Amino acid sequence: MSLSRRKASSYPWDLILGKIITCMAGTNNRGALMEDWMLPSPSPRTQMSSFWNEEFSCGPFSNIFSENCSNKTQDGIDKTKSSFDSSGEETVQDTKASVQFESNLFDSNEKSASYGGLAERMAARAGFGILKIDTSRVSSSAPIRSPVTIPPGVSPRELLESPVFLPNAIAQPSPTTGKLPFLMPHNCKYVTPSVPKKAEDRLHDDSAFSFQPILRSKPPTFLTADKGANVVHQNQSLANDNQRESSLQSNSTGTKDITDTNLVKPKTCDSMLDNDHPSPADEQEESEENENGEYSSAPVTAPAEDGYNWRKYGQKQVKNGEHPRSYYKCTHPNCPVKKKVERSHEGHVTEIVYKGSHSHPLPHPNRRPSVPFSQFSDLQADGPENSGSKPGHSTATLQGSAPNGHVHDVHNGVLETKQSGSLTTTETADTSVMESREAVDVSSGDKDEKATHGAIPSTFDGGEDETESKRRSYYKCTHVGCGVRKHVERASNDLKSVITTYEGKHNHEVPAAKNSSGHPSSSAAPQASSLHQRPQPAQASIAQFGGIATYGSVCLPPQLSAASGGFCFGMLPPGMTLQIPSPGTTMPLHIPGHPPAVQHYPGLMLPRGEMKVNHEEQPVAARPVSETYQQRM
DNA sequence: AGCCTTTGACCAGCG
DNA sequence: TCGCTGGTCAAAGGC
Repeated sequence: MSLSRRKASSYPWDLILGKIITCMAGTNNRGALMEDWMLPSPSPRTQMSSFWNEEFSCGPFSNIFSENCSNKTQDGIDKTKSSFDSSGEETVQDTKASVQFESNLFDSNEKSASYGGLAERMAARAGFGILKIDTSRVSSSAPIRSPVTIPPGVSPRELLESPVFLPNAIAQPSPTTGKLPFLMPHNCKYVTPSVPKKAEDRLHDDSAFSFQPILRSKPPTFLTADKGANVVHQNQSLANDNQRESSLQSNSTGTKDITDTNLVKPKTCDSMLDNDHPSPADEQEESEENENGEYSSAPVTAPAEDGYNWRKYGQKQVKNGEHPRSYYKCTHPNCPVKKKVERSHEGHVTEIVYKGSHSHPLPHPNRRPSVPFSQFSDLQADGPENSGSKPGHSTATLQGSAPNGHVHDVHNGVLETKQSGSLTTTETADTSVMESREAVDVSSGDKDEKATHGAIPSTFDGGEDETESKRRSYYKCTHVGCGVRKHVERASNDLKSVITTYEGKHNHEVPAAKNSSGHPSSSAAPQASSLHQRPQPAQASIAQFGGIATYGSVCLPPQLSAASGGFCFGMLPPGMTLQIPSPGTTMPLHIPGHPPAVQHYPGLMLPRGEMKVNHEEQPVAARPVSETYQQRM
């Protein structure tokens, strides 16, 4: 695959921070702080630079912080592409203190092609080059602990603006969403929503969490419809998605039939958002897997998986509807958002439709709706735009287990997608929720029929494929041995419309869950049996921290963070596995091409207890990592 | 006590 | 106008 993966075994986290910081320093005069921060460890730059050039001197972050930095976007992109071209299969795994990469078996050509296209597009959109990381020089023996690298094509900004964070993008401005400036007065929060203590303990015991690489998924086909959208936030979130796409690996355009469409489980990717998701997340949504590996109807989780608090206010068996439909309202005061969820008798979510946009930031994971909104209101300093307050209309539909081939209908601003054995999501207008949960990406592509099978993986990793009118992203659940794939397709010209399709069934339980706090839903599926294996703590995906499949969040060290106003950033790129030797481990980051002075920093703070892996419970609690970033202005 | 789900009834839109 | 349907309300009860 990518060069970056060649030596993942032990390279320092040299990536992003350097660049980010550089920009920050340039704009904010925080260079000194950074230096304090810097570790004596070998410069990551050296290690990385071989492949990656210095072209990223001003990356996405610079854009974020200021316009001062010029971008060398195109160059970066080109190089990124080239790197991909040369990529091959690789599997790198470092058991401790290192990022793990699993080999992607994607066709390099396809990847490069699609990837490059995306990268370029993204770069154009974002105005920055794609970050490249060269890990080849990093030796496994390097004394660096907990190194993290960013795969080629992934820029810090992408990381921050990961679709996973879409909800935030809408609701709460934060570095991760790209909505907010990176400066945050208060430290970002890492707390994942409702993570059970067990999980936490386990995590601690393991002292590590990881991002697992994702295999390339087969290219399913979707139909997308666009709908006018109303909210600016939506656009942002979409943009984020687009950026994220660059990091994704593209896949071939071939069609594929999928036979294992048994379950449609939206997992939360909020488990994933990215639903998902994620959800999400994504909203990745709403169904959860119980220990058996079966998804419980998890009604409990469904509403909450997107990170927002929902209240069910009705249920109805719609005519001609295979499944009962439940109606949920966002419990946040004055929030107009509603969603409809259809679940199969087995508790699988077959369709989710979101309507409206949240007028508030993503609630704190640990808080109940009753918590004064004021706490969050400040986050929306800029008003509606930042907060996504405008209650525009948006709808997202997540469908699964449709009997036959896909049928996509767009009407009344609602796009519906149906695919047999698949779960799809459709969004129009503001759909922060869905996106967040599902870590939705834009997808494009042909409308050839490609069967999909549904399940909503907690973590996905993927690639992209883009066509003129549509962009499609492919994700694969990062859980070891799990074959669930997710495809996200979005019309290029209308990013507000998103269709997410899940293929396959998770063979594992949902990474994180929030069940504990929630009320058990009546429709909850039976507890799982032993069929599914629990993820190993060490292998726990970041997705498990909040339903984010492929990204992980990182934060600057407290010192720097505080100095920068609580700047917290970072999402691990897709396909990466991060292992944390111990909570609170500092990981140097390096961004190739960054000025030596700011080349690497002690890096990421992975606070103990902040990032948790929950293998025990349902993902209800699972929320996008972004959720953990609360900004306090 | 608060919040949520459940569930039957009610309301509104549409043909 | 009526009936159908989807969506919402609100009381009751559970956690």
